[in-house]
Amino acid sequence: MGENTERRRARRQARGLRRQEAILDAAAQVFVELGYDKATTNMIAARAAVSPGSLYQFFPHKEAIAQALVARTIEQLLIIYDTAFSLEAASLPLHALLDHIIDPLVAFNRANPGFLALFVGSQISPQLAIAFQDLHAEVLRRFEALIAARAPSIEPERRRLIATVSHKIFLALLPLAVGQDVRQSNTIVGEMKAVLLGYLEPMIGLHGMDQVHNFIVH
Amino acid sequence: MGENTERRRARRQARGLRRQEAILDAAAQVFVELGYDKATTNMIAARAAVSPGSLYQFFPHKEAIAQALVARTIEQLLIIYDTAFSLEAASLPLHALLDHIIDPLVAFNRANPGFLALFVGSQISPQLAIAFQDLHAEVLRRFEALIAARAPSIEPERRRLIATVSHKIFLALLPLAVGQDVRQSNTIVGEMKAVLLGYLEPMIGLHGMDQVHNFIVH
Amino acid sequence: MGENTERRRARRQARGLRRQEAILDAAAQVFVELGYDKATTNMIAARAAVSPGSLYQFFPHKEAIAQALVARTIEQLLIIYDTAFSLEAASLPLHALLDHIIDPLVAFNRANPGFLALFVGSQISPQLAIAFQDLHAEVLRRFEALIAARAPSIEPERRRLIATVSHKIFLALLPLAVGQDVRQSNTIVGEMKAVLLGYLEPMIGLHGMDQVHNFIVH
Amino acid sequence: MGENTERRRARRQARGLRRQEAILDAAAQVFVELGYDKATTNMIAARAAVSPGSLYQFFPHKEAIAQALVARTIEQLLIIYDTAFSLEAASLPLHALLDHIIDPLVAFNRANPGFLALFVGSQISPQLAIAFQDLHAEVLRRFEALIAARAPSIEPERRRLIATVSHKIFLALLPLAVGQDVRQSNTIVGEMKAVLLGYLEPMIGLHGMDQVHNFIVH
DNA sequence: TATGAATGAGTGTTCATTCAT
DNA sequence: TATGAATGAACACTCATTCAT
Repeated sequence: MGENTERRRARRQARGLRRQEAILDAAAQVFVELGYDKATTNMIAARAAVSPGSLYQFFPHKEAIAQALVARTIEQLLIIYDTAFSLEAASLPLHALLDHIIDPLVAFNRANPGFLALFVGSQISPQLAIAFQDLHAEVLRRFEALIAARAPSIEPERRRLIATVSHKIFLALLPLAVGQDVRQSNTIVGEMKAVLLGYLEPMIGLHGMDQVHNFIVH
Repeated sequence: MGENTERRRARRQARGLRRQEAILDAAAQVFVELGYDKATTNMIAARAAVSPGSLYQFFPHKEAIAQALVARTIEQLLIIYDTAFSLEAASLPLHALLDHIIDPLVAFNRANPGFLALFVGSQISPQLAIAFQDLHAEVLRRFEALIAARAPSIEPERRRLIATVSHKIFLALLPLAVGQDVRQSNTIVGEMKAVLLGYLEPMIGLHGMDQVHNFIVH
Repeated sequence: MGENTERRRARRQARGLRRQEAILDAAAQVFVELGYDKATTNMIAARAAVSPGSLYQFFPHKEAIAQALVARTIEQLLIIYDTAFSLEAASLPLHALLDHIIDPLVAFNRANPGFLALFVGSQISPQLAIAFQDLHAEVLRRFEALIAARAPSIEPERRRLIATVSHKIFLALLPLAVGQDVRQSNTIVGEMKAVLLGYLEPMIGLHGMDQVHNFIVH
Repeated sequence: MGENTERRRARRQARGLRRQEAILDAAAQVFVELGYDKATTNMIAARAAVSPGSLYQFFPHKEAIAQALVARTIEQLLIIYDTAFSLEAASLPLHALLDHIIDPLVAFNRANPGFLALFVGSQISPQLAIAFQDLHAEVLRRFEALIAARAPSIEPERRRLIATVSHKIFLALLPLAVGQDVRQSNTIVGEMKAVLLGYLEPMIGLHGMDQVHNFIVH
């Protein structure tokens, strides 16, 4: 019987998670369509085929939905980062390295347009701004490690600068690279790589002489 | 008597304009602090030391305030554009040209932080989105003409691409270049120029052999 | 389970209707006391012991409340009309016919003072004015048919005139006939009948010779 | 010099009166067009070619405008009443008497549509309701005296009833009698007289035998 | 005295959040 | 635990009224 109870609870939890996911999916849609402010919680609930009351069983406020949405997406992003900035990749020629990093990230954002929408309208709240900063920091940490591995002579502060600028450039062109017109989007991705290649080549281009050093992100 | 009346009206109009400007300044502040949606019209009025009723004597609705704010700023920006992309500038060495374009724009945005805030959160309304698109188009038009003058062999479509990408990069780094820490901001500006130099040099670098062609924006 | 849900929904709907009625009752009171314009939606909500939000769950705007109030009353009125102007009544002696028509209408208006108030101050909106015109037209249609049945020789245009004038007289004396002082009210009703008898007797009095003709309102 | 000052004051007062009249005329127009509540004081001021501030020099509130408008019109009406209910008229045959009373009143209301509009929307305020009651009382007093003169045997209470009912009937048909379509309006006036003739003939018809008694309204 | 810009209390309405069922 | 009707604080906006000029 105790086993039965447990199984029941497990099933309940599973259903709870499914509902939570449904709400986040709905929220992503509505945020993309209307923006955070014009999206109403009742609208999100309706889109998720859930009552407003239920929505508030999972999320204490509207903003918590956005936060959870960001958190969920960040989690997935971090996995992609780990592959993109892996040790094996660090020693690739720069153009191949850029492919290795950029392509999966673009693909991910094509699949998750909601994230970008939230990212853009990040006026939403300090909380959310912090989440984005954290994500940014996570990218920077990995990127800096990559730079350190390929060009150990660059000072930490400059490393941070290069990483920041590269990331901002990536983010700036990302919306265009995620647009409807696939051909144009691909062109933009090409351009993005060209820009970064031009910017990074002199600094971490590995002109035949350097070795890639220990590349570990703690 | 008529003269007296006229003078009085002139003074009144002057005061009206001053109030309008005060409201726009207040709105800029509040929009920056809270974002468009969370800013309330009464809050803007209070910040401008004006009653809500007065605010509505100048602007028919909340959105009109944002629109006027954008319009005011765009007007000033266009003047800067005209100098930045002038005929004289077109034949400058690329690094000097970039200084010539970027420095005044950065200075302007340092002086008008509200504009950038509105620009970023432009989920506001179709109306405003169009205004920003128009501004963007205006930049592109000038930039494309510049490219055409320096490298006539580049095809129009590619010209547009280069201009778009350059502009996006500029916009992406602008917020960092406008930040509080002046030293860091200047570093960013330097980096911005480096990126664009690296990107544009191969295409419109004027490697000693080209002549700058007629550079007229219609 | 589905049955349970259904029953619950039924109960909910019932409560919803009760609330809607309560709001209309409250609105009737407030409209009578202050007139449409000075009545505030929050006031109506408070009087109905309901939150402003709830009020707007049932009615999309203030005017819709007045419209619903009118519609509700018109519906009831039309039922009374149907009895008052029935085929059986058409052949009654004129004085009995007037009793048959006037008495229930007066009784109804005594029970629904709000309607008269709305009717009087119908500056409210084109929408509502149309509703009242429609009601008026409905009365006229029935009245004209009655006249046609009792005096077929009267021309349609004149029929309409007689019906209109009779109705206006009825409406003019109705407020007095609905007043607090019952004795005086009854006196007024008597006078109302006397006036209409004096006006109509020569035209549709059935002076012994006429037959009542087919009296069908399409 | 004192004479000069006086003359100046006189001229000023004259101009003040002219402005006041202009405001009332404008108010009458606006009230007719929009009804009391939707009419704004600024609108009335503008229509009268006067500043809002000036308007408030003459009238302490919006309602005072309506009151003054009513008062002005009542004053004019009373003059008409005095002729209509004069001693000479009292002995006229009833149909001629009705012509004598009704025709100038209809003419007046055709010339002053604003008055009727206010009369209809007399939800406005207790103050205004009292003014209308007073006017009504004034009519009644005269009408009762007329009845007393023509039929002294009728008891005072019944006199009042007859007068009241007659007046209400008159008021009920008046809006139709003042309508745009002149032909139809005249038809209504004819019908109005017919109704009142039918109602009053049996009571104050002067069937050849009665003398008109002293008919003095104090 | 005349002006009309300025005022600010008050309105209709929305929507994040709660809670009886 | 799920529901969705109910809540009420808060917003954009209006307009009768005031007052500096």
